[in-house]
Amino acid sequence: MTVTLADVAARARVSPATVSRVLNGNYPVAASTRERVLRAVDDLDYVLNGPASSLAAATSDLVGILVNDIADPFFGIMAGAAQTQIGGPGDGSGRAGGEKLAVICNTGGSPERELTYLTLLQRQRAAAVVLTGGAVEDPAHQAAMSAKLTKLADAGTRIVFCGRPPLPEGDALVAALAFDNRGGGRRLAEHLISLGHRRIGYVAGPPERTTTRHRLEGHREALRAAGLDAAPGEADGGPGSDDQDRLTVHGPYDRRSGYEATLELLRRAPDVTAIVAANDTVALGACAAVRDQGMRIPQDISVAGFDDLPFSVDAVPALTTVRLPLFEAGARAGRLAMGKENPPPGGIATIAAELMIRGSTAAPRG
Amino acid sequence: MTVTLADVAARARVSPATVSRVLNGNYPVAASTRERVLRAVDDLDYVLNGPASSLAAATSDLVGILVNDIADPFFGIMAGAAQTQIGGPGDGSGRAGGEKLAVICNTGGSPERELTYLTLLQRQRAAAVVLTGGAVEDPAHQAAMSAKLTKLADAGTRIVFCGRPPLPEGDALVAALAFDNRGGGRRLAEHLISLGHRRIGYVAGPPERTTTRHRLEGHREALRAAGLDAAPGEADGGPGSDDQDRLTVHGPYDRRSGYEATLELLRRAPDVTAIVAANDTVALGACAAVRDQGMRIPQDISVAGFDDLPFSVDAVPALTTVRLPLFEAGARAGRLAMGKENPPPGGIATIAAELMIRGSTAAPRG
DNA sequence: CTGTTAGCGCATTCAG
DNA sequence: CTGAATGCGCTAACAG
Repeated sequence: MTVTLADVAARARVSPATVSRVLNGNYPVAASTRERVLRAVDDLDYVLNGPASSLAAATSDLVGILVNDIADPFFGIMAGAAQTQIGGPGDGSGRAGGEKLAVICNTGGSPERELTYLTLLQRQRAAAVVLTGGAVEDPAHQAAMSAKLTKLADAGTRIVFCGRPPLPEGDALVAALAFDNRGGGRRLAEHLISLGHRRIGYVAGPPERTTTRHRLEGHREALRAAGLDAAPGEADGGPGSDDQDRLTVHGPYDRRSGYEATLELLRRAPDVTAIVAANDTVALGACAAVRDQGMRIPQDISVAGFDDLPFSVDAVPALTTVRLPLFEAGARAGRLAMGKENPPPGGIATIAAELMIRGSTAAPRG
Repeated sequence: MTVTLADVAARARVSPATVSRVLNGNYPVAASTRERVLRAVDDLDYVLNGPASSLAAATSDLVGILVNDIADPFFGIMAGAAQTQIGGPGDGSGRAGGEKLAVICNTGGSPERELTYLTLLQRQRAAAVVLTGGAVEDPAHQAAMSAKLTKLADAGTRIVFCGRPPLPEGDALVAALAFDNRGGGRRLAEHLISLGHRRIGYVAGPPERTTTRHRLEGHREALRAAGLDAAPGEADGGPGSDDQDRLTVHGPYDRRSGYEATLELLRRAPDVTAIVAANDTVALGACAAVRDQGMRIPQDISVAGFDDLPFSVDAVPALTTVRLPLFEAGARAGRLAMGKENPPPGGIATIAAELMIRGSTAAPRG
């Protein structure tokens, strides 16, 4: 019923090995022979059996891209960019040739799913795995991840981090592209401080994620440097002082969280003059909440985001945010996964975050 | 080096066949034996060899989800929803068990890539394929798709369309979930007409896509019903009359296209009082263009979108649009792909599109 | 440059 | 309920 390599060989009057060689193209074959084989392939409408070939070769052409939330363009952009470097034609060849099958796996932010996908990919003997976005900092999970990744790497799977800091133990086996979340958070806070803001609310992401922590740390660094980390009246000023904690609300990275956290913030501290959101999506929710409270942006209150997603420039007023080169980073991760590009020195590269000052931030009223 | 089923068998003191049976769980095995095997699996940290098992069983646990543009939440939401029904744990089992590997493939809207991904998936003997979003209407491509899908179906791959109309030839082998784009487009135009708009610009998507055509057809249906399809002064009134063509600009489904097309529309017909965009992303660009021309929304000009993506409600003013139940549709497609749900009668279900009237549309000035 | 020979690791018959 | 034997379709040495 189903046509095999042997059938093609018979029709082309060559040995199966030869057919395999022209198909994989990694071995010299006479042009005329190749022609004949290719014709037979077309005539018979032959499609390679992936599992069989992976079994024999002990490696597959699958590349996995893990994302936390594919409905979020933050991940969509990176994943799409990575795929441009990995899968599909672009190699120019019309026929499906030496392409890898780049494949996106949506973990939904769940550590267990992340591990499960890794196992599934390991089962498939994936050629490479790209992990995008912040990691969960639970020690048990980190250990499990580290063990799993080591095993994958040992089996020949290339591992690339994109927008995620390297593992604490620093496996030498991965190439990591890390965003400068801390620096971005710091510069954004500095911008607000320089405008004259003194009471700044912060809508943070889930506490256990590296992205959340780094952005928040950068934010507080700037506050501390400006002497704004102590509550008015007290002077302890330790990092994470009570007042700063009161000005910070954690929640998921979504619009709704931004909305609710902002209401909460406004309730807790009606004197805030600016709100920094964990990312642009959250910032959108924050803007809605601010407006629903009858306040104007930026006259009554400034709002800022992080990531500079495409819609941020279209917000009204346009959102001040920190731009992350998501597409470029994703593409580079894809190239690293393909071995088209050498890993950065030390295995880790930090990707700059650029402050984008737009209409949603201004000097505080009064 | 790498541990195989035989190793597990040896350690559990059973035959390889028995190990295979407990792993696949589709055959009676004594509880005590199962215990022993499972322990051996854990002890040895055994991971099934996917290719080997797929080769032997002539089917794999891969499910492909094809999308046109994964950076667009329209697709991200559907794909993510489908994955919740297919991959990862949720089956409750902690260990990676009977899960399928749900995998998203980004075609970038290119017909060739679509075909290539299908071939790649065919190679892998995918268990199912979900195709999302509008199709390209080029006859040659449609024929190629039809042929390819038939072959996949013959090989036992389940085919599901999600947000895409069934193929013209109507292969009985696919289940299709089609959005009511035409009805949505019609109701949106009716809404504007009832507000009093007579000159309505339309920023359409790429002309060759079904989604574009259906939305536009619905739009024009409503115009025609209201007697608005003829140019002022002439009376031929045939469908697609010159005037309507002048009020329509095609472009890709992105923000920039919305921006530029709107400028063009405003130049061609300064008297338009409303602009309908092909989707919400395009509408955002349209809003920006309108504002950059110094006009207010909706006082000077109304703007509407399509899809009701999460950010649309946060636009200022909130965007009038047509809501598509993307998550629900994606989840249902996932279930169909898994065979968890029966296909709709006739193989095709039409999914309703709901008009969402918000602040970006109002009666025209004057 | 091309053919021959062996498995790759597992799911299945079929016996027991 | 369990074990032994067979082959899935292909690639990778190794010869020629």
